[in-house]
Amino acid sequence: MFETYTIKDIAKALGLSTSTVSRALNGSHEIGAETKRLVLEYAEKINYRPNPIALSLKEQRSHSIGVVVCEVANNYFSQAINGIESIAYDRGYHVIITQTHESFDREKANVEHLISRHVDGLLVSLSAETTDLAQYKYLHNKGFPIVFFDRVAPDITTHKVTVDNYKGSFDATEMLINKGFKRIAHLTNSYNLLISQDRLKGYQAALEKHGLPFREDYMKHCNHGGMNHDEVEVIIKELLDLPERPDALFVTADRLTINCLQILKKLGMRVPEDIAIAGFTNSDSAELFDPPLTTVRQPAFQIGQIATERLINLIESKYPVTEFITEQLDTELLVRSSSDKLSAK
Amino acid sequence: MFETYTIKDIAKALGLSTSTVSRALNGSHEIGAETKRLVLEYAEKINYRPNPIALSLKEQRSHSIGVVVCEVANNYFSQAINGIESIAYDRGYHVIITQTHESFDREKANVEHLISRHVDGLLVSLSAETTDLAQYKYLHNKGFPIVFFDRVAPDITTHKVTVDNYKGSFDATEMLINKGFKRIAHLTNSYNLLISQDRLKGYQAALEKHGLPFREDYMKHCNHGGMNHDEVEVIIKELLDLPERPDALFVTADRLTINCLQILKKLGMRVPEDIAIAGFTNSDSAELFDPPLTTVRQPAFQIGQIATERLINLIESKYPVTEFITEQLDTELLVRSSSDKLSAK
DNA sequence: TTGAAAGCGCTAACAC
DNA sequence: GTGTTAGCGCTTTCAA
Repeated sequence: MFETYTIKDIAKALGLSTSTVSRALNGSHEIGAETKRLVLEYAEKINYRPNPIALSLKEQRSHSIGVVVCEVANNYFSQAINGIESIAYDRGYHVIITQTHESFDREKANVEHLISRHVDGLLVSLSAETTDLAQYKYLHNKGFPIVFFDRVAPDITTHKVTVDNYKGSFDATEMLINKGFKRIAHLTNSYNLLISQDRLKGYQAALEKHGLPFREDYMKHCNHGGMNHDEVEVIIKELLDLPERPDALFVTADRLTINCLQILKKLGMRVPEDIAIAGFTNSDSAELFDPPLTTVRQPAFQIGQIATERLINLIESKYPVTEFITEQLDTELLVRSSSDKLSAK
Repeated sequence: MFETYTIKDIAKALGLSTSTVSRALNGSHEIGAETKRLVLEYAEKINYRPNPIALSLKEQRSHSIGVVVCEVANNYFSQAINGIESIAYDRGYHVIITQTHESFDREKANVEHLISRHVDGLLVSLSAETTDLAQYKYLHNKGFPIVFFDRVAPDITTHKVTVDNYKGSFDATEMLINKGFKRIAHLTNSYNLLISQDRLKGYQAALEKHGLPFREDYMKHCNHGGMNHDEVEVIIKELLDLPERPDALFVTADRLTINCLQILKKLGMRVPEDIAIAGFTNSDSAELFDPPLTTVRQPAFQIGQIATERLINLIESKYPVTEFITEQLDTELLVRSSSDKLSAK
């Protein structure tokens, strides 16, 4: 299994030329049936495996795809990577994962690194800091295959896979309103991210539909996506210190949601008595929380799969692709008691 | 950034030979200072990046390491992968992640795949099903670099990085005993895994030290590591149906711990009133659970880092390595109220 | 139907 | 100090 036989070895053993062996192995038709059988048999016997590096050099392709995410240790992204890996594996691609830790500089370096490693395409979810899309535009204009997922780039026309963030956010907000909450604060990721903007819009639309005012002071961004715990704590305190304290909190980022709960707990706030909570998260244990957490859940695995399918199709396309799809999957709203309206105060 | 210049391009542009360019680029001393400057300047200008594939072919190394884990979407492993990635990135290696989903067949296929892809080394955490270590032995005997982490292979002498599972388990069990629990059941992963055996031993030793009997019927294995939810449910029910129902449950696997809680909740069991719980998990939200969960936490990130350091050292070693280290880091016992002894029944 | 040879990008042994 | 060349493993013309 580990010996590294080459076609040269086969050729020598069988008294053939390397090109004949190559042809036999690749099922070419310009070869004698008997020779072919001989070669295939022998190759099978010694368990010959073509050297993928040599192939890559020849084909000018690496059979690997680069992935750019903020963090692997994140419910959403680890599930998405699972999906990415499942498709990539089936289609014969390596997956090279890089993490930005929400830093634009790190993201830029990662992309450069992946490109210099000659990945065949890129699967990108932008960092919270990223506003400069120059490198992606540059690559995309050169025809380099890129697919964005989750945190997609606003003005680059390529395949994109997300959920319907507007709707997911609208539905959750409306649910809170229907429960009787009137002062719903909104805590979201960096405004740079399109998903944050969409989630904000969904939130606003729900308020408007139900005749509730949109209040600037109820609207908070965390520019580091919850990587910076202190930043979140300051924000939460600001919200709690408002003269008209919010009666519910709608959080639209995975890590942020968990952070919020930790901070509220630390501050001794009761959920949902003092403040109700609903949040985006893909945590598998949200139902185990105290109280069970109302969540908007994304089909992360499936998103990873679809994005990877699209990317590989792009890579393997014989012709330049000009038609790009933006796909929006549905979120799932799981209503639990963290968003109950309790009269007690 | 994306143009793919070669040393040939540089050579042509500067009227030099490719070898001269190569020498200049590689800081060889047998080269004129002026020529070197010229080459470096030009290379910088066009943003030359050596083709790693060509290098790999030449060096017979791929600068990539293969990772075998059961699942990415797992608190422990996603954190470990974070650590792996951080070191690999710094030292110029790709990380290729594969998942076994706790299946031996899948594990075998993954290893074969990685080997055929010519990874330079392997970072392995065995699947719950694995008992046959033939392929690893084979590779290891050939001098192929392998480092095991977490679920290490019993009789292969190479670097291994784990926690002190015996101690982690002993301490947690002793804590339960000190709290006043007398009938402590033990739920662990497949017996195939050395970590399961070590954790079992720690549990047994703590019982013995405190004069409590070890009862076979309090000892349960989940052979699929919690991948199979129904398997866990059956086992939990068996425990709860025992004439002398356990008063505490000590679970020693990440996914299993979460599963248990879900099942107990579903069955309407109160924790810790009906049954107390302590478990191995690296979940970041254990303190948010209802009740807050007592956990044994592993330094997963650090384990990933150390294992990767070791592996790369092995790969880059000039001489065959014969001295191997088995490193055991400390676990952290976080006592929370899921393991409180409440007199109420 | 098969073989010889070039070439993918790079390094290094060997000339000069 | 610099150029020439072979070779890493493979595919693919071009000849035979």
